[in-house]
Amino acid sequence: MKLKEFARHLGLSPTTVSRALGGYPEVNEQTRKRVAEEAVRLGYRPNINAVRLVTGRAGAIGVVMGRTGEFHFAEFMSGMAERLDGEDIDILVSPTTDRDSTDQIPIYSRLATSGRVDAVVVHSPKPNDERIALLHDLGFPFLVHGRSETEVPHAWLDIDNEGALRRATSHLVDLGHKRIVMINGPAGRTFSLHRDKGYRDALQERGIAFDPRLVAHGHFTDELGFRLARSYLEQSPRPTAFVAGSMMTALGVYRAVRSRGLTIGRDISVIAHDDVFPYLTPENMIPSLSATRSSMRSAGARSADLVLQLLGGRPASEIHELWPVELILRESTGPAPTEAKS
Amino acid sequence: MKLKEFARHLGLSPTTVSRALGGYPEVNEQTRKRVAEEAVRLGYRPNINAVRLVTGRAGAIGVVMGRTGEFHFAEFMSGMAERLDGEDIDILVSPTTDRDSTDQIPIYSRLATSGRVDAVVVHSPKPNDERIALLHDLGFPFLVHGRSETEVPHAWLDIDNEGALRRATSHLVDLGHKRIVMINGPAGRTFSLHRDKGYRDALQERGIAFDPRLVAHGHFTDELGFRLARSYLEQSPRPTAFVAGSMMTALGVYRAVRSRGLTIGRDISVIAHDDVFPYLTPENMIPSLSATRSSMRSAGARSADLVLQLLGGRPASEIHELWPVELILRESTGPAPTEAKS
DNA sequence: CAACTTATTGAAAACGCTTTGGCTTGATAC
DNA sequence: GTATCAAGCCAAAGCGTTTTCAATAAGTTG
Repeated sequence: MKLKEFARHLGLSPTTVSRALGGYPEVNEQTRKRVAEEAVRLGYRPNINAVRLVTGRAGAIGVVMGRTGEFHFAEFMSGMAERLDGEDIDILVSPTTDRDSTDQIPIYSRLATSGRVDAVVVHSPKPNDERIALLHDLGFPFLVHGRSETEVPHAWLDIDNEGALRRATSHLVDLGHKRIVMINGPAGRTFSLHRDKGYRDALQERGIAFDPRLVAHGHFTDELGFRLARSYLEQSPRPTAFVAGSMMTALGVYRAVRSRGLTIGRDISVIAHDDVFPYLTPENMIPSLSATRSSMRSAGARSADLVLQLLGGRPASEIHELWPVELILRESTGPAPTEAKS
Repeated sequence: MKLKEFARHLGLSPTTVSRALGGYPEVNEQTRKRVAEEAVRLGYRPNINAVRLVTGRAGAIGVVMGRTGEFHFAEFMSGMAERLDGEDIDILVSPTTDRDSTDQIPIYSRLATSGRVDAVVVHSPKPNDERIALLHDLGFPFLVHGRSETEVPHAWLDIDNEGALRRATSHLVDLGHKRIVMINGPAGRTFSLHRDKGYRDALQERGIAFDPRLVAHGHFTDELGFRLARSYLEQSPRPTAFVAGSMMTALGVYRAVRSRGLTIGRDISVIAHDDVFPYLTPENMIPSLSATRSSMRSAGARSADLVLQLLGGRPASEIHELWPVELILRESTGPAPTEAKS
């Protein structure tokens, strides 16, 4: 059923029908009501592609999905989807094989100029991120999940990674730990740098010398957690605590500790960052895992919200949101063991 | 830059330019080449929404994403994205809060009639799935990831869940196990039923009585794996082997076994199904996990491929693809322990 | 009662492309 | 030399909306 047909059915012009449905003020309230009711009854819905053409709006938000098929990603998107439910705005997923943000430039460029989306979300930015520069230059609306340190103005939503790591590390230091390993995210990302900073500041505040060898970077896989933890545990003197960048990393760390015959929460303390996955929860680990927590899903939902505001005309320079991170203590953290034979 | 302008630039009519770019045969090869080159040079690209309107094609494939933010999902989609790279076809994600396929009907219905997508992918079908019936009735192209037992013809791509479980179970039986717990997926899904069947058939073949109490159903979370395994391990006589539906479930089972002071691969054997995640690999577990394996990412890639074929006119009734599943033995499986005191 | 508003509706012009149905031109066939 | 055909190109008609600009009817003002 097309507009013309539907309008004839109602004894009205396409103009009036369109306006009635679009919520324009110059339509008689009774007429509007009748149109709305009949639309439901007859199942009329405007052809989305005609609307897109004439309005120039795509009705979609783009996200670029790395090949890594990140598990974080699904949660974030799920949150976006939740918020966008009923908004008549879609989520468009663009693939990329490239991990490095520089190599992703063509994809963002294509996406921004394709007319398929009205805005994009940029993930895991670097302090000086080319994608942000690009999108800004193109004048294309975008929201950064995370932050960048660039001069280029950009709307962002981030969690307080620095604060999270400061608190986690401080807590460990307070428990008497001195050799605290941090297994951070990929080097070069702003969030990794923030975590680095939080970690270092906490040590410094408590008068503990920073040892660069105790910090490692890499992707959030259980394998990396395992390998790194395993090798750290072979050192002498060995570390007494680990801060893990993600739940997956923590899984690896747990295994490594156990495989060395050590006990978590007694010999070795562990704190991880938990993005809150429905299928893998720190409470259920054994021993339960102390964690800094911030819901990836909520971030996704709020991001969608902010993008909507951005599209509604709110200036990007006004959209800066920093979320606090909870530290939830469970069984995996305990007082540092008294100096052992290693 | 619009077509008209671009055409004027070339000294050609819009018609010819459109045809040249569209690869139609009635264009001089030299002309086509010139058009293609200039298009790149001047950066001309047809307005996607105008194309959509006039062709009636959306250039996108829809997927419905459950609130569960399934980790499988990201892998599958990532695979799709990989295949769709360069095809000028997008992936559209639609949200849903509803887990049950019946409740998802309105979402699929809206998606199919929205004009936003040319086809949809249906996940985890039930033997008699309403979504399949709906899409068929609407005459809307769709591919089922999994299978249904309905009369309604449908294109599908599935893995041999039955065979996988038959082999896994048979192997355990051959090792002397008699009380084998299966932690299956959600009840009612075809793949769960197939797994059930494979499990039961294997037992029957080997002359072991099927005990319904040894089979549990539920979502693929590590918590469920843990809870169920934990409670099974309290029974007497206790089971000597577990077949876990997913890697997450297996994590839970591992923990449960360990928390009871038992050793995996000796006291308790475990086989899980591995969808091949880049961040969580069975080889790295301790002990390494025996698993039936089938790449979710490859399934996604192939699914995208099949959808393209479907859109290209290949009849749905012709598209049935059943993938074999490997069984990879590692350290988590061993001979059944001789009857213990429990 | 004439002159203005105001409320409500329509006609028609975009939006930027694809595609149908011609129209040339030069070559081939008879 | 005329008839036929193929190759290559173009004009113009949509595709289904939204939105500008105008028109009409009804109410208000002086």
